[in-house]
Amino acid sequence: MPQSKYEPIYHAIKSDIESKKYQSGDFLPSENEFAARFGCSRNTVRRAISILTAEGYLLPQHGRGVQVIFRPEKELSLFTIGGIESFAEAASRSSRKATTKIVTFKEVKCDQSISLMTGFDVGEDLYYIERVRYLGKQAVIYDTNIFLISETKGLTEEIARGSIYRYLEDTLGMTITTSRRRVTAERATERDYELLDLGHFDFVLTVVGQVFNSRGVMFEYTRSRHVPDQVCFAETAVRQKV
Amino acid sequence: MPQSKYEPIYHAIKSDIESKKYQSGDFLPSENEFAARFGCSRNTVRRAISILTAEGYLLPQHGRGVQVIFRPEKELSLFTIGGIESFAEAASRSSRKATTKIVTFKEVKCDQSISLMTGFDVGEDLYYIERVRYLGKQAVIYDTNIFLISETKGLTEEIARGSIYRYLEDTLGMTITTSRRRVTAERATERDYELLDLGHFDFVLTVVGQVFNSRGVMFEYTRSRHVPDQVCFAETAVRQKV
DNA sequence: ATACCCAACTTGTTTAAACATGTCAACCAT
DNA sequence: ATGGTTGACATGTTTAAACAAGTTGGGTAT
Repeated sequence: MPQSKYEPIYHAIKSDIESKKYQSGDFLPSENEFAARFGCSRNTVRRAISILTAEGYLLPQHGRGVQVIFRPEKELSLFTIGGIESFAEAASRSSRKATTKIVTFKEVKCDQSISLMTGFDVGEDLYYIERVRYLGKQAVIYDTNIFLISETKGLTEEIARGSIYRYLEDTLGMTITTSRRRVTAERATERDYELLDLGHFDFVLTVVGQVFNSRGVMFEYTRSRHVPDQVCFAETAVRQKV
Repeated sequence: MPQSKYEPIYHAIKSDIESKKYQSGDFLPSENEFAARFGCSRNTVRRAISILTAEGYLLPQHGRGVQVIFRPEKELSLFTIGGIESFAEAASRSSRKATTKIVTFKEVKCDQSISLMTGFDVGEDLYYIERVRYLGKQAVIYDTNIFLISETKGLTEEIARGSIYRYLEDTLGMTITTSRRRVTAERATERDYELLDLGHFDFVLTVVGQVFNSRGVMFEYTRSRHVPDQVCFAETAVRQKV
């Protein structure tokens, strides 16, 4: 349901790149030509281009034109850093079936130690959820999600088995906007060995994150522990001019 | 040397956030008020705000205002995913002294296997550089950099001991614009044990990346292997509307 | 041939205006 | 008290225009 004008333009250019109509190394038609072709102003074209630039598809060059630098990934990486997507969304790009098992689902009150780790205030009511994610038969992710109950009322074990984000967005009408994450590697714990199919690995790739909704409330703290060879994070960085 | 008008506005707002003049949770003055205050148009203010939004400092809320959501990091993370910065730049945020040791510096011709790994064309002339990075006395990063000689002429071992990027940018006048990276964890190899101070770790956090210059040429392939507890990647993601 | 200049492109920055749309508090009628 | 309306104000989108500045190729004068 695009109500904006730049959005279909963004998708049109993006799909022309992905379908190799515009190949890596090529220069796009000029902004003015796009504007005439799409029946919009140059600014609207520039907006679409700027998103694709931030995503690593395009490289505008002052005075020369806008070059395509997108190359399809050879290996599939399950997750993309720089995007916010759920396990189900990410897994849908893989061929294996994604399932989720609930390990823990309880309500807790935020104490000193939880507060220090998560950033929630002491005394807040929280959902504490542990889940294991499977790709096919292999347990690949051990997730701990802590939600602010006041912002996520009505969350149940049943919902957590599917997509919590779909519930928050579709049923509660919440909008997820910003997420802050930290990635590092850690030695596997007893709990990791118990829950994950680590194979010969004795370490995990961990991601901790805080998620904000559109009202600026930090409503979720997440910790994910990943089997290393099944997961990889990809991202595109654009060097700041400022 | 700011020739743009939005750039000092961006810095002004950013420093007011970092100095806690505007605290997390606060709403900024409205865009119109900023425009009057800075003597610019609303669009120029919006541009500064949009950069700070992408960096995770701000959360604009339709109809309400622009909220500050920046919180200073408790722990220092050496690197920021989503930015492009050199080891020296990143290390300057730490208190320990950063040094670099050259392990290998040679010229090679790109063969089939290098091409497959890096994306360079077979037959290209390349610099092949291995370096170990120290924080204080500890070897924390084992870097392999492969550069396209045609784009980075005159690179020497001496330069590699310092900052290669400073040479490329200041001396060759190259502009680094886009970088694509993949992060994962891997078992430590013999080479890792030999070069890094891994302590009790038997795994490393690896980052491979391709770097593009302002002419759209992929001129560098990088592989970094990090001691896990010394490095962490932080990033802020903003959920796409499209 | 070579060096230079210039005209015709390109993208980058900024302004001004108009309108759409979301939020919120004050006010009013019940 | 309560509920709904409304108006002031916030951000979001789009256009048009003007100018700045980088790139390129062709023409000209040497």
